[in-house]
Amino acid sequence: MRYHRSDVVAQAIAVLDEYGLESLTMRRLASELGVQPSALYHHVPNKQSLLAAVADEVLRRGARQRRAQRWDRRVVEVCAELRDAMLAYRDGAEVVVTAHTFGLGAHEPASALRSALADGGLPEDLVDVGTRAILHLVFGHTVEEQTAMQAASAGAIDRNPDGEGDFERSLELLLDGLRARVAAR
Amino acid sequence: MRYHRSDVVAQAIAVLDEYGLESLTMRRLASELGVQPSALYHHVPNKQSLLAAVADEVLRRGARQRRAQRWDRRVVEVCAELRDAMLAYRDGAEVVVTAHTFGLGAHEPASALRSALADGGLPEDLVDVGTRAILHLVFGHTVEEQTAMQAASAGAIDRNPDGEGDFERSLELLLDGLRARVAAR
DNA sequence: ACCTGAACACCGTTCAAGT
DNA sequence: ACCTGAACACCGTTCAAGT
Repeated sequence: MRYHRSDVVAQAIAVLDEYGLESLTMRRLASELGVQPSALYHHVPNKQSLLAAVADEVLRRGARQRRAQRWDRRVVEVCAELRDAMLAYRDGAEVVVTAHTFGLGAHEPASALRSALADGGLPEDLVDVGTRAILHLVFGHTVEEQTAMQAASAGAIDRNPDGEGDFERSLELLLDGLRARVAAR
Repeated sequence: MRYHRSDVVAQAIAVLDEYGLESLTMRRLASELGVQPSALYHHVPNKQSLLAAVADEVLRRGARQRRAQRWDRRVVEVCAELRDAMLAYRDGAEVVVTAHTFGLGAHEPASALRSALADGGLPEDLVDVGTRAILHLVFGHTVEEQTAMQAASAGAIDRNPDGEGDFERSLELLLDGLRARVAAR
């Protein structure tokens, strides 16, 4: 029974998806692997960096080929991929957003969006502002959507009927603002 | 030494602001009040609802008179008030955003934005989409800004030089999209 | 009504010792 | 190199008992 870091991360995702983030404890993960809690610290320095690795792996597993040519279609494509990747696992959005907030992992979507906006010919400062605004929209929307979904399936009230439609429409609002500034360049 | 719920909430904000969210534990709060942890449960049903009350009180303390007449200026005014309210206490953004995400408290900004967008003459479904999008932008931006500030003052690297400017510019991007849809109504 | 004291069922992390 | 066993310093919450 010898494990590698990747085994620990994979088992962490399995625990996350089955029991949720609040149950993803170092002790729980250790017992799921048939090992003492202290053994985990040979593969991972602490819980925070384990969660960052989980966030990166969730995004890696959700990666798709990107086909769009036009910069604004490319933005929509990257955002849809990001949303789907986070929704694929229970509490996936929360984990990815938290890792991103603390600057640990989850960097790929930001650089993909940056290069899309740069290809669109936006000035550098607007690339920065736009990238962050788009990420805030996708992260905020997806966390809210996933929380509502999970609350609904736990028997609570459902206030969020159309996740995908709302997502696309709010993204279009922001893209309108960005397109107007490309035209005026 | 008899306390009311409002004393507990006020002391919770004091602990939050001085030591941060990770130190705001029921046990810490109790000892700060000179009381046993179990005593808190006479004033508050659990920690989650205490944090919701903290979020509401943070927003109440940051409330300002709103003067703007034009709907889009009103949106900017409400968003600036919301951002300032959250920035006024350590980890304030995190607390307010978490309460909002779980639908516990922090409802006032959403309804203020809703009525501003409705006054602008936007169709009902766009009022919904727009309100959520604006909130995601403000919340996402402010959490990131506050995290960066606190990381910087703790000695880490600073990547977020212009919080307020970025905030206003990304909000303007979204408002462009909304204004275009008012014009086309 | 409000609080104490004690308990229950947990956490993340460290570290000497084993193989 | 990888893991065990035991410990340290904590958590949120419940509940009988006191005033």
